[in-house]
Amino acid sequence: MPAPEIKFYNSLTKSLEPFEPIAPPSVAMYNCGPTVYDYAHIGNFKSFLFADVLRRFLELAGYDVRQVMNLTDVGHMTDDAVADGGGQDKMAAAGERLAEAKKSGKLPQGVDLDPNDPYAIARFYGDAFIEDAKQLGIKVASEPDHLPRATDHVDNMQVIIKTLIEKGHAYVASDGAVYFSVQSFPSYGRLSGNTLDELRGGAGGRVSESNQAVKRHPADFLLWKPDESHLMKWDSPWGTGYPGWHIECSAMAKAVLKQDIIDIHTGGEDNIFPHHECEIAQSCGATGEDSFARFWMHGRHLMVEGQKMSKSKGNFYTVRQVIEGGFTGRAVDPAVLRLELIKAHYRSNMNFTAKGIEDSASAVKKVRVFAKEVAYDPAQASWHGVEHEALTEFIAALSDDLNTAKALGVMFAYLNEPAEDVVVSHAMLAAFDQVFAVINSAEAASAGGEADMVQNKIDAMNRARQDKDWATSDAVRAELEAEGYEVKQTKAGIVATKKLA
RNA sequence: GGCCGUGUGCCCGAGUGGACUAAGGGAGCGGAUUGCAAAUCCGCGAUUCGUCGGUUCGAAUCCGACCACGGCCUCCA
Repeated sequence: MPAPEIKFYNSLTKSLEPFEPIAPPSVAMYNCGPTVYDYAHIGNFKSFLFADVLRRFLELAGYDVRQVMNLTDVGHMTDDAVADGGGQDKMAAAGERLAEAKKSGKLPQGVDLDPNDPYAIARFYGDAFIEDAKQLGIKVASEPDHLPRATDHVDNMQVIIKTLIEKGHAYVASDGAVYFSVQSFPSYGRLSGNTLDELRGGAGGRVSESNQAVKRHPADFLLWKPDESHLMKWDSPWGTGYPGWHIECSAMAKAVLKQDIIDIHTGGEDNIFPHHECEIAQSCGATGEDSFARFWMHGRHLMVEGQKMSKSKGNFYTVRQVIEGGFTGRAVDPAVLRLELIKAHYRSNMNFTAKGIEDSASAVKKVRVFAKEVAYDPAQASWHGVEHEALTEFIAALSDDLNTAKALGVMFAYLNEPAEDVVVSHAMLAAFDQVFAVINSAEAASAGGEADMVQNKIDAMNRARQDKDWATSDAVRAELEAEGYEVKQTKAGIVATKKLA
């Protein structure tokens, strides 16, 4: 397929740049993934879905994408007032929550885990994340080799730390901890637009005096912390302890993608500083290269009903809560949630609303109705080799810094045209769904008891209708609708389908 | 305070100097259809793009000021 010029907004240069991989058609992409000491929420998934859409689009454009998304299973600290190793380990906090849940019988069915075992906790939430991600159609969730866990790469982190010390980019301070020296890396601050002077000013009051005292510069950040008492600890040349929270991504990107410079690195906007700034310093400091990722792409944060998401406001939703109806009061098809989280441009502050969910449900339905009309079979269809003006426009829209909203418009405009050659329609749907992934092959089967309930009500309606007892028929129909079903009369009889949202 | 960014119909959201008589979706309204509905199909809807100026033959699109809103600045996707 003749790929148009692809342009992405690069956070590093704050400008739109033509995208050229280092070794086409291969693209090496690293996405900052979830921390696995709690369920990931819809804001997290906005970021992960952004990465998934990016990967899917690049594949549509003919690239061979190697995508890596890490699972952070080392517990970081809860207390930001002492950023370099204070407060409570988040994994330990998760253990306490789980122990509480276990005691009160609130653990999910069939789950029995030891709240004192951090690895079991990480496994539990890691599995939950993968399950959620698969439901939302995130491709990498089905590629276990591309979901590295930080605890499996502690040795790789130590290799980098050792190199950084040798090259003068890191030092062991008087408290025994290893810090990265930001002054040894002149371009520190380039990504975030910070300068060392500003960071020095901003450090006052937020970082504990005792920690600051041992560092050469207030912005120096932790690479290794010797701490025998820590919940998760590993032996190292600098004492038994744990790694700093930026080093894992530098280590895993290099280890799994097997190259020093990668093509794309993504994350949420909050990752820009300090996380990604520190990653660049570590990776480039160790490799000697002048870049770590050629493109840095960051998604904006998600708002919920016009407000910033936060636990204190109580507007903090996990994927499973939304799907099970905890947000709208009615079960939501995962494809609807997916579309809702990708329909706006990734660099806009999208507002997550109940109204938006309803809109997306109608949109998903529209696509599925069209697919059904042309007897689309995802297992048979392929976009490869198809040529159509709408496909060209579709790719052009996404080539423009991943403009999903415009691409969605192109898709619906095509769907409004009368379907010409069915083979072409199938190929077009395959192309659209390669990116949006909302069609799904199988319709979700209702649970056993529910299917019986539905059939009973349909039978009751039919009996009433035979007697022209419209009042009874309407009453039963209202019951079905109250259960979240859409009831329609067709030539073949009454059909009840579960609403998408 | 520093640095980013946003403001388009009832809602979401494209459009970044002339095919804009402003895409597409949702909601609404009118019609077809229906026992009534639902679903589906057809049709309608911004003389206007936060405000005020400026540049230009021409601006939602460029520039300036102002207003409003959001984000980041060592917990956070």
